[in-house]
Amino acid sequence: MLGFLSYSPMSGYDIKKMVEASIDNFWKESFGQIYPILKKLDEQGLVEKTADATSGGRARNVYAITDKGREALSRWLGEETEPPRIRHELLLKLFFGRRVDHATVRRQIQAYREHLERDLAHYGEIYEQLIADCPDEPELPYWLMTLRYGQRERAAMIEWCDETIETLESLPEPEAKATVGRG
Amino acid sequence: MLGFLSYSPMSGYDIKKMVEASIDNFWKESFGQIYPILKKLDEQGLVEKTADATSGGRARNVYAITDKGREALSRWLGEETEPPRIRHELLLKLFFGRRVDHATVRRQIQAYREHLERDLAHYGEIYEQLIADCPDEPELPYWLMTLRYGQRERAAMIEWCDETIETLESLPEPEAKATVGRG
DNA sequence: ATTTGCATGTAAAATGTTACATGATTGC
DNA sequence: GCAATCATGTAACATTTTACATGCAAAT
Repeated sequence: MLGFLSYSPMSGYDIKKMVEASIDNFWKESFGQIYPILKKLDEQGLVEKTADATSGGRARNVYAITDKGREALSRWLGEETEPPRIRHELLLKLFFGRRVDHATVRRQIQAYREHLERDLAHYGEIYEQLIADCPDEPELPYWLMTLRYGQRERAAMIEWCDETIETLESLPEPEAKATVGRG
Repeated sequence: MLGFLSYSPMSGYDIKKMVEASIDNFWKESFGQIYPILKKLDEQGLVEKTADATSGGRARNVYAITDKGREALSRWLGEETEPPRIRHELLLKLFFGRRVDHATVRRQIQAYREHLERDLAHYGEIYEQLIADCPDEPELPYWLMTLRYGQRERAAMIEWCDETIETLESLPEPEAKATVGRG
């Protein structure tokens, strides 16, 4: 939140849009989190709330980062970062894949692969557009580095999908006993 | 849970150990979840609880999967899988990386890279050991496929780290204004 | 003696998502 | 008039983690 406010003052609604437009790739925030956090940051003096009635629609509250907030932000940027803990349902299903036939497992991998492919196409578009739209933006290289992460990750995972489908095909079909009676 | 019980009947404690020994790579479960879930599965008739006092230590409850449970398991294995939603704190920090100096950002990437390297070494050991220890296990190929995922992912991310550090070094150092006074 | 490993469970806290309530303005 | 967009906030719910309470037995 402080990060986005360090670009320019904005409302909770604006932040939500920014999140969706920029870091959706690896981070999501819902209104259910944004508004309470904004309130807390205000209480801690890290941001300053200003009522803004000018624009269309309903009254909006615009938040600006304070010096104290800027300090907190750069402090956080230097703090140790824990690697993300993921829970990968597809891998869980693959792990127990011998309980069902190859077609079922294959379908799962294929669906995942298609999703990755869509991501990759999407990131490619964003990449080109960013470079075209704001070539002089000093933040741009940082944005692109996070995008490259998504691209490399998806590309590697597509390769894995292909390898996995191949491996699967070289394997004998498990005897049908999992769904029928005693294992 | 049903997946592990489909290998053989075991206790909640056993399941925890199995999770840590096999799918720790991409899935974690705490006792705080395991025991309540086991209770619920029992109520739904998907597992059968048996008191087992034989072994050393405290009394243990052993759970066995039922036919109904086996059905539920293979049904789940065929269900549509949603891609994992990650929240990658490192990327968030990198995205706002221009707020601090290169050394700080670089330190973050480097730390992540070291973590990835450790993972990769670890997975390599497990890979060799699995092949050595249970070469005739029919489940083995499935286990290895999930391991390969972790290996490919980490390898790709290490490449990204190197690329990112290089990119970072080609960038001009941001002027020190983030920490001092007005942005 | 004391640590370690086996073993089960609950409670509290933190985190996150979804749904709901409200309401003004703009464009069709 | 009606839908979409802008806009804020709360409440309910689901999920997950961490801490706590308990306690036996074997090894050090």
